[in-house]
Amino acid sequence: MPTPTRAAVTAPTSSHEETMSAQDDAQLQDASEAGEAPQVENPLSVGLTFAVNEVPAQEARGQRLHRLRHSTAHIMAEAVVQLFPDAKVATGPAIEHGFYYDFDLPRSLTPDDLVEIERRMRKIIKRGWRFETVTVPWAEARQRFLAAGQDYKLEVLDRIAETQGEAAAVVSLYRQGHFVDLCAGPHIGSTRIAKHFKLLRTSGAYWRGDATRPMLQRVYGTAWETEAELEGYLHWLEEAKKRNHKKIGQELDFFTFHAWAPGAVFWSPRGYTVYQEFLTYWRQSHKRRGYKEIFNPVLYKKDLYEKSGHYTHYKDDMFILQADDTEYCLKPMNCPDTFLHFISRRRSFRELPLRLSEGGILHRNELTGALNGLFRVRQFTQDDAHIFVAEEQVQDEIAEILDIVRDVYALFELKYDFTLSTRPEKFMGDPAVWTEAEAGLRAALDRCVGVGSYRVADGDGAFYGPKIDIQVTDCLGRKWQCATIQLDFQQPINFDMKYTASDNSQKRPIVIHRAVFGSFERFFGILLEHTAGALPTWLSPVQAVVVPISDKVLDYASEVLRVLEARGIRAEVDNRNEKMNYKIRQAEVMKVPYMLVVGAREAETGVANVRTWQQGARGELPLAAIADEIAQVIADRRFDVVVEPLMDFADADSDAAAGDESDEY
RNA sequence: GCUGGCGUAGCUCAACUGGCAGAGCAGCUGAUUUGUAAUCAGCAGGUUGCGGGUUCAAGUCCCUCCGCCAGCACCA
Repeated sequence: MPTPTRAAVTAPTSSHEETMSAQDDAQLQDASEAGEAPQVENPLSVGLTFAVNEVPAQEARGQRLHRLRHSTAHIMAEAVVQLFPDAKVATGPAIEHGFYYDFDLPRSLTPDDLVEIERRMRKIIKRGWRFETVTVPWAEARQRFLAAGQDYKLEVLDRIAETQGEAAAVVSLYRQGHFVDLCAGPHIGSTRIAKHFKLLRTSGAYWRGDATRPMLQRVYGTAWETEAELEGYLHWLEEAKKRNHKKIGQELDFFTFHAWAPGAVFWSPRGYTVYQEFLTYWRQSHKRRGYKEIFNPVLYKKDLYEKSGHYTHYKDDMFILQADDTEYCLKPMNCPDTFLHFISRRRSFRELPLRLSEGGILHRNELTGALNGLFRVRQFTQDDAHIFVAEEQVQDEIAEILDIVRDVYALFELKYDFTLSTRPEKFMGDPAVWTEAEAGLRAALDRCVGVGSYRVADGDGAFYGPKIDIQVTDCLGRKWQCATIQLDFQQPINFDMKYTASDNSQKRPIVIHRAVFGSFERFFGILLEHTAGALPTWLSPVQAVVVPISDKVLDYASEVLRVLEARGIRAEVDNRNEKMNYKIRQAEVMKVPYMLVVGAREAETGVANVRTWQQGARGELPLAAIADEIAQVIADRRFDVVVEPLMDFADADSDAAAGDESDEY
């Protein structure tokens, strides 16, 4: 342990502590009471004169949180180095809701280690070490980290030299306590500010995010300006855990998995009912908009995928099997076979835009570690469609698709935003064609969404074309990739697609690939987490349950059931030999939207006592009125559940976290 | 695929450092005939993920494989 030149200092008064923020921090740095650097120096900083780290008095919350979290990462690194003097430190940025730091350690960390690291962090924080900084020539920094055996920092230094050129002549070091790090900042003034934190988990993480590089140990933590915020965030984590769709899926008997079909869903009757409701809605809404549905094979000779490029660009993700000395592929996407349909006969300009949808069963050989409930499966169905258009129809057609996106997401009251993904490293075709396609999507986005109101993700496009991705945000503030719109100039060439134009010339169509739900599986998973399993009535597997108070009224209960079923309502009678309270509890637990309690009184007057999942007991209503109401809610596909936003901690840090992490080390 | 953890009844979980696998819920049978979130009693339920090893003795320790979970990487 380092010996400080001066005893560490009295903490600020306790009443002040809870609300201490970066503003206080800025004032604190001037106070002589802040802990100074220890006498026994880290070899990295021998002979250097550090200056007090300047913290602006006023700063946006996002910036302050970023500063705090990045500093907490440094404090954690100090604690880890205390425990493992031979540790090599990698990088430790602030991220959304927290921070992490990557280490190369002699052994794996255990949960007990986390407790010990946290304990040491609290000691460091209590000491109130100042964060200090110094600028040194690049070459000197390299010497120092070389001598210290900090290989990863050497790589970071090399990267700085590569990417920043002249600007890399000098680099900055930061120090707190005994820990010295190559770092661009920013940091807080004193470790004392960083008290509202918690370490969350450890995991492996590839150095530089590169699967070919060594795997380091990453420790994740969260840090906030107040204890209340920290608790709010931890509560949010608990809520997210409770809403896990795998848990809800089991509790509500929607689906199961089996080890013998990893990554494939076994739909239970209740879950499959919901699944089919999605499909029915999808079919109805698309038929209205001029889509035609096709249904193609699932197994193809590899020739198809050689033509489409999947065999070259997507082979690792495909299930390939051998039969009759021939390679067959389970289809991973609907596009190639839809193209076979398109070229199955001559096409006229009069057919365009030709909107062909297919809810085919897709198989993708996802890596075992990627599988995750309904979110990531190996067999799934996309609400897919491919639209063949003439060049001049592209803009209008994309506008039309964006309109569908709006419709569908409005149905579930989901918020969403857009990302334009451009040409990836592994791409097919002529870069000039790509540029044209990207410009087309950009123009459509500018027109329909607004200039500058969408994100651009360079290099995230599909191998055959750029795309617009739509992310939905659930009530826990998490974002999910669902809808996608891809513009494809390449496959029409691969498949030599043509149509006869009005002047009798042969023209090449452009293909738009699009999905709105994305995959039904994933969308269902998202909806389950968003609603915690309380689905809107139109999707509920059982929309109403009749609760007879005793078996003396079973006949009347059957009569009520008939009335409901006559209106197409999915209803059941709970005729088990149980008390009413038990049946109501069961219905509540299973999140049945409507419960109709019937006893002797109701039987006499031809009514039912209505209770809904959302509103509780509502009192007696005539059967016809109840049936009318339920039937109407279903027909409207009304989103008759209340989903409160659950992010009850002030989360102003997302933007800061989305910043360039590569600048932090 | 990589790192770490986990795998006991349909579900949720027990079983101290190796020493007779147990409970609640669900299920079945019976009693009870109920007024807005769990009626009572009884019964039944297991080659402890698969395979191997160590040991007098393995749910427990070791190894292979499978699956799941949290991340990483990949992605709808």
